Amino acid sequence: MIENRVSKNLDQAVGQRYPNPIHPHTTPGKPLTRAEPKRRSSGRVTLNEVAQLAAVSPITASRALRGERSVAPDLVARVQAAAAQLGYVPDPAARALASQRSSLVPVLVPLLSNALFVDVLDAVHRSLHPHGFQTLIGVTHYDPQEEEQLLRSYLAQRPAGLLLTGFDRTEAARQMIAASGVPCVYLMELTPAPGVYCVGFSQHDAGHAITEHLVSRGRRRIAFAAAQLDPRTLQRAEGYRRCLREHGLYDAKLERLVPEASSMRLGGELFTELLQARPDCDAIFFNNDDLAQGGLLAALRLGVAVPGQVAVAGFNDLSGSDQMLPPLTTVHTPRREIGQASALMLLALMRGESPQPNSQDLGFELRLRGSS
Amino acid sequence: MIENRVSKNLDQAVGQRYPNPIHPHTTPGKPLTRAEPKRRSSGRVTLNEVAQLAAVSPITASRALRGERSVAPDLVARVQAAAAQLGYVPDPAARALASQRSSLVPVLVPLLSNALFVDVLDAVHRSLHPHGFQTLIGVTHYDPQEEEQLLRSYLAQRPAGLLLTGFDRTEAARQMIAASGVPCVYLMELTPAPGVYCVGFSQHDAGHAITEHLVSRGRRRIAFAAAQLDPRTLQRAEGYRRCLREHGLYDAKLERLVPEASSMRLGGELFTELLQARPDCDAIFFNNDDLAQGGLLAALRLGVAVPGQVAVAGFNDLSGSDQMLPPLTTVHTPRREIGQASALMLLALMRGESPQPNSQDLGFELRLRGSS
DNA sequence: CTGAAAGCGCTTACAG
DNA sequence: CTGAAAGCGCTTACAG
Repeated sequence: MIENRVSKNLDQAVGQRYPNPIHPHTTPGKPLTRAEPKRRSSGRVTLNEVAQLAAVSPITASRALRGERSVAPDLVARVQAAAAQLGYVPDPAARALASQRSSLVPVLVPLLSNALFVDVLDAVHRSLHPHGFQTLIGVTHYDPQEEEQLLRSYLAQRPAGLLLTGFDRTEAARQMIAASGVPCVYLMELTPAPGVYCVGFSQHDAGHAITEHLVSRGRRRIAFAAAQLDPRTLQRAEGYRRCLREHGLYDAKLERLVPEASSMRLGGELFTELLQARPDCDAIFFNNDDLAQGGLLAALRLGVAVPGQVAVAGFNDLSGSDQMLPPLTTVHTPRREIGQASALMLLALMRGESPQPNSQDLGFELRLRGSS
Repeated sequence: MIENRVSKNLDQAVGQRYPNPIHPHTTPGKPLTRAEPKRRSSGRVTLNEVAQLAAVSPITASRALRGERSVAPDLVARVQAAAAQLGYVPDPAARALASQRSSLVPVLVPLLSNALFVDVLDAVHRSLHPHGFQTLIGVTHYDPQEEEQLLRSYLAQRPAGLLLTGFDRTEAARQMIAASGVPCVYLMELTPAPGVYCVGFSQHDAGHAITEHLVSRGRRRIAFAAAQLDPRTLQRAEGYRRCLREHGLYDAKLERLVPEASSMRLGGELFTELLQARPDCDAIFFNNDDLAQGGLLAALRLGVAVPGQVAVAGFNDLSGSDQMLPPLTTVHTPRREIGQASALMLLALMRGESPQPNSQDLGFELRLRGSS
């Protein structure tokens, strides 16, 4: 029934065709400079054709399709029906060129081999795609220079918005972002800086909290093992240090900070080395779950009792941590929530709103399991 | 020194300015219809400005910058110097609109929670980005309908190329791809169909090979445990079946095919249930390493000897499998290689070449470790 | 090897 | 609430 009605409307519309000739240079009465007009038609349905079928001007069709207010409801319906009938799909390139804004949203993350960022990306993508935005993934490999390069090429695309990880970047990158005027939300960390939009949690407090937990369980010689050494890792290290200093337990010789990439293998090596160098060590806080999982497996291999001899804690609550033997105590970080909340915040910014608060602390949760 | 030379050239160039006025409607002698010309300048450096500085026409500047042959070497140098001096960055939207081709390359994968696809994406991205192409990631969640939707929206962007996972899609999707004329390479699987470009390996043969290995180790009641049940999983199941039938060992009751998502937890459950239902089972081939890892941890928890009582094999050789207790025997799949090779093949197609062979079999490798 | 003209398919900025 | 004109910044198709 509804379809019938629409068809009728369209028929009427066609009957009272919009008078403006779409191709003025092909109008019979107007002589052409050359024999034939140059055509480069891509065969795609254009806004003009939709407007013609709906018997309105192209601008009205454009406004109707974009849901801009101040278009008469019946015209909107006519345009939408015409678009549907012709299978019209707007050309993003033409739209970007005319409006100086594309529908691209670059998301820059350090790497994809950490499930943490994959979860963030997935959540961002799910939140943005229904609103017509395309997520562009950029991988910086924790290198500010590489991020600057990526930013340069992505900014050239006139992105609708920008999602960046953390606050550690080159001065040039900072200036490019500011100069572009593109709305931007920062992920994973928080900052007291006013007017900066960010979604994350306090890495420092999380590092402090899990260490405090180990202390509360009676552990006294608590080691810290970390890889990669990115800014957030170092913030967690600071939380660990502050906690142990508060208890008079800090011992710099129990720290293992290695710059290489995080992995289960590396976690096993760090565990082995640590217990060899410091047999009195009674707990290890691994900065990421993959390290901790490797540590637990090494303990199994070496016959070291966990948590009997040494307690083990991880960070992020990655897949499989609850399946370990014993299950891994860790800090659950809200990465899907960060992805979604940052996307919503960016959506608001892209609509020209000023979302409040500008800094969203999504917290973290201790997952206390058998390993501590 | 070189910079000096370039500067001189530029100075000369500026001295003999390209005669064509860039903004004819602002030429003093020409009266304007309205008081002021309508300007919507984005503040960005345009090709016109580069051409003006280099004292050539915009088309020549365009050709020089794109490295098109048939531009005099000295002009190319002048244009490049001018572009560098002005910090010119081409506008992708304008380029896409004029040329009917963007620099976007959508890559559609089933999901991001499997490290397999993350590795493929990462390799694709690394291979494409240096050539100026932007990788657009699309997640289909193993749903052909969802893939069709994504394809529709990505095709509207006039992508330069397309990378798709497998051959299982809707008829509408197939037609859209064909009608678009966009070069396309298929990932992960192979097909005998002529003229189809694909990079992968035989899922069937890999399933067969790992099963054969278990048989060769004297196993007789070999179970198969799989989740997700996507086409490639089912091809591996067929390889498993054919192998056991060849040996007269096939027993349908030893198969566990569950549609839910793959995970370590599920692997543990399948392991537990299988050994309970079939205490005589002496080997399990898990269709993915996360399942197998969960199985190994369940064995540890239950006190089931691996490989003493039951051998365990996985698939894909994911991170951590070599760290398990015992280390997991599995099939190493060349996902980074698939990502890179498919990108290279697509690059060739986008240049208009016809890469041979059109079907690239990258094989697989058994990684025989302690669990079998 | 180089250039003048037109056009890609939209939206902005003005008007009414 | 609706429309005519111009323009976004490139490249294609023709010429020479």
